[in-house]
Amino acid sequence: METTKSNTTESAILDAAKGIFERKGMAAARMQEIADEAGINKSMLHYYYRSKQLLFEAVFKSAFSMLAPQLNEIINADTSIFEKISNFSSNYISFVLKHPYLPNFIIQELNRNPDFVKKLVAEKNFPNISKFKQQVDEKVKEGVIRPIKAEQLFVNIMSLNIFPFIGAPLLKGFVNVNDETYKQLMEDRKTEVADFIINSIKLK
Amino acid sequence: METTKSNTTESAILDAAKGIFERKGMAAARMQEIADEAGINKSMLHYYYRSKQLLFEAVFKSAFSMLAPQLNEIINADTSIFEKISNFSSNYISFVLKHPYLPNFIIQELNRNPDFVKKLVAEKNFPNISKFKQQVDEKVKEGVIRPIKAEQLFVNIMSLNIFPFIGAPLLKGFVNVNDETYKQLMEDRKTEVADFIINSIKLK
DNA sequence: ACATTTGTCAACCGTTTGGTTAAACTAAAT
DNA sequence: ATTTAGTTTAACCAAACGGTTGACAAATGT
Repeated sequence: METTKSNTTESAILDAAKGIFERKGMAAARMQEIADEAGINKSMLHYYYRSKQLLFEAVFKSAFSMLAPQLNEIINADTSIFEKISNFSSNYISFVLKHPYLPNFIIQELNRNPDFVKKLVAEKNFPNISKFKQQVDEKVKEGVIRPIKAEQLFVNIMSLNIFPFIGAPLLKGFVNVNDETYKQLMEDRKTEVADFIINSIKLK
Repeated sequence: METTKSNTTESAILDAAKGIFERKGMAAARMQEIADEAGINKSMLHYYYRSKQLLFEAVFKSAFSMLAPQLNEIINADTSIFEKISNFSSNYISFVLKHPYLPNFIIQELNRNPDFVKKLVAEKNFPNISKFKQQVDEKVKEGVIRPIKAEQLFVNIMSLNIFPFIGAPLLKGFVNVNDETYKQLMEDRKTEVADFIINSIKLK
């Protein structure tokens, strides 16, 4: 079956490209290096993915689609705000501990090429916080949580979960701990982050 | 005076390099482009800063030294924890609104080259949170603030202040607002962030 | 069995890149 | 007036880069 053969090579390329692109970024990545890591000839990259740009886009889409479901969790689940925050923080941190280069890769390339976001937003699966906003506004009105704009709360949730990984090299320096200790700090954040947020917004 | 001449050219190069490096990153930056933006010949770059690597390091150091003072503010000031958090958030956000590419540049290059941090930590002006930690531990013991590890609190402060800028392209998409509205959200955060943190940790 | 498509590779190509060189220009110092 | 040191330029270079070509092998279809 041709699909078997081509599938293995094609996915070997994608895996290798993922590794290189995520670690080095689009500009610093080398086609030869990707080919070496995939254990194939450089021509194969162009055979399966015409150009560096297209290979990159395939990697980016694949990476982004791994994160989108996590976000829909917090936005569209039929649970209380507090549960959403707890579940998302725990799930997201567990996920990123397994894919440490992913968040930085996405953020980085989005900053490098802002028009890219427009393409993503246009796609159907792109998360939208309107439902979350509605829920927050409602709970504020009910006096369950402190007055806060849903947008600001959302930005806070994202910041507290994502930045500790993106800023890890810097934070490790400031806090002055080794890699192992820092990883333990991240483990602790699976519950720490939600507690911190809920303490801030919850009215007794 | 020859120093005048060289000074203007040298600083013109540094300014141009700053702009290009911060927007594109080390790998994607081109020496020719920097020369064009500085309005001089490409050879001048090598005349004043031997290599791309050295020019980059000069830019990075310059950028980093713009942020270090801000951090020492929160770490070593002789003020209450609450004041530190308020002052830092307000100052930092004001600063970054004027230099939007800076945080992303630093975080990005630090991720690309983790050994770089070690060099920075070794320098005398590199911030260290030991004093902040002492203060937090004390206030926890006194029952002024909720029990929290100083490291976690520090990571939270950094995250809430820095990430909204680094993750701006992504967050703009999620929150679904235009650039102007997003900037207003950032303005609001000058007080919003500190309120959010203090609400979380302060015991009435 | 034969023809056609698909997959793979080594060698090659044109361009771009960081970096060099040597000469020209400037202006202060002798 | 000549030297000297610093500054600037155009032309050049080797290496690295993304991408192409053509030959060949392995499947696949008829």
